[in-house]
Amino acid sequence: MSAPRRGRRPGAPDTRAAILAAAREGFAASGFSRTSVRSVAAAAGVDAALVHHYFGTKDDLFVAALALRVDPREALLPVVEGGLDGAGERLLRVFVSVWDDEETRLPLLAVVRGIAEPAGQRLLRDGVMRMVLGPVGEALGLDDAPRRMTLVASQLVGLVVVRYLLAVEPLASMPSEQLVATYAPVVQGFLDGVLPG
Amino acid sequence: MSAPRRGRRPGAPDTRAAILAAAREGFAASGFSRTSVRSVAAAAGVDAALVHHYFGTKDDLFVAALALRVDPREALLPVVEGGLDGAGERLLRVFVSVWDDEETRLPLLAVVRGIAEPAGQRLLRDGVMRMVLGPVGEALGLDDAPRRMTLVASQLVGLVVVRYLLAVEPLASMPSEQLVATYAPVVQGFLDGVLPG
DNA sequence: GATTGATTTCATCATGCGATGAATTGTGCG
DNA sequence: CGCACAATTCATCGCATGATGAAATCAATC
Repeated sequence: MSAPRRGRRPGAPDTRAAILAAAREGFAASGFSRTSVRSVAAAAGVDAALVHHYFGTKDDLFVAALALRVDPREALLPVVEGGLDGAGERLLRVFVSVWDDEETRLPLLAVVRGIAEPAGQRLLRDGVMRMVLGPVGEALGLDDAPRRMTLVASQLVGLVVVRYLLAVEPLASMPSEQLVATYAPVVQGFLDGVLPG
Repeated sequence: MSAPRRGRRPGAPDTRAAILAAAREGFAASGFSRTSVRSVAAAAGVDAALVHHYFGTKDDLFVAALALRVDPREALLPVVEGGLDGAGERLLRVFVSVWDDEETRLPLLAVVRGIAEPAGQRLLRDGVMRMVLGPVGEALGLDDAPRRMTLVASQLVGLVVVRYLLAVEPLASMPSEQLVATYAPVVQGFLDGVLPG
């Protein structure tokens, strides 16, 4: 019951990292607007002002919490390098491996949780869709690339929402191998199948 | 510039309906938590207290705004009655027709926008998934119905998010016929195709 | 024409939010 | 030791929110 005194703490606790971790969990669990600076501070066992002291505004904290050390373009390189054959399966493999790693899942969840907020929508539409999936479609040399990649995106978005965000069973607990095997044909069909119209 | 005086207004304006319409648009456009009672009141050209007077708490207003006159179970009857053959296409047809009608789209969008909020997640998982899609799978007599219906759900969720929520082109403007033709085979495959594992 | 009740706004409360600036306590360096 | 600086909390501001109760205005009934 040591009442938290004022001033600097004894020892060398990495409070900054603690705040960052708490922010990551909060944003991943509740999204941006429903995660308050105060709640992050509480989870880190710290006063709210300290969060601002380290990270500035709440937006700054958010982008700090988002920082992944995985460049999506780089991670997707093997997908496009292998050519169109089997691209669906390779894409899904990369996708699932990233999402099943907690380290990367938390920031991604935070982004996806912003799906209902204006800024989050822009991030998803312009950032993820246009700057990540778009180039993949171009690099694969697809005809009607925008349409095909949007279809692929809809498939992946559905997977993310149902498996990782809503956690609906049995999809949430399905082993990744089975997941890849289930979705790969569909994605491949969107990539090189015949499109109606 | 008639400063809104106090007291009852002249004429017989259906203010209650105006509030309800404003609420529907607000909730559909911004979701529950980001739509304030005050903003609804402003959109209806009315004081915030009046909203409470007519509808009680904000939660009450939300459920009032959600009331659809379409019972999902009923709308899905033709899907299950036709048997497994072509069920994917029929399901998609019902789905798209409901979502392309503005009357029904607004409430549905409001629900989907709650995808990031705890209460909304429960509604989607337990309400939509379990009470709507679940029975369809059972009625179709699917083997491994939970798995198949969850896969179908992931496909439909992805479609909803990309087309109606994020409005990513060219999916957002794709004619419904083309949409059905594109997705029907995939849904049908989830329903009666061979599942790995 | 007076009364009653429905409709509408005003004033206000309590709460939680993001943010800032001052004050306090510890660490490390000379 | 003493001094500068970093780390930390406290007190507070301004704002928006959901909600309530009283007052004012209009319509309808007797």
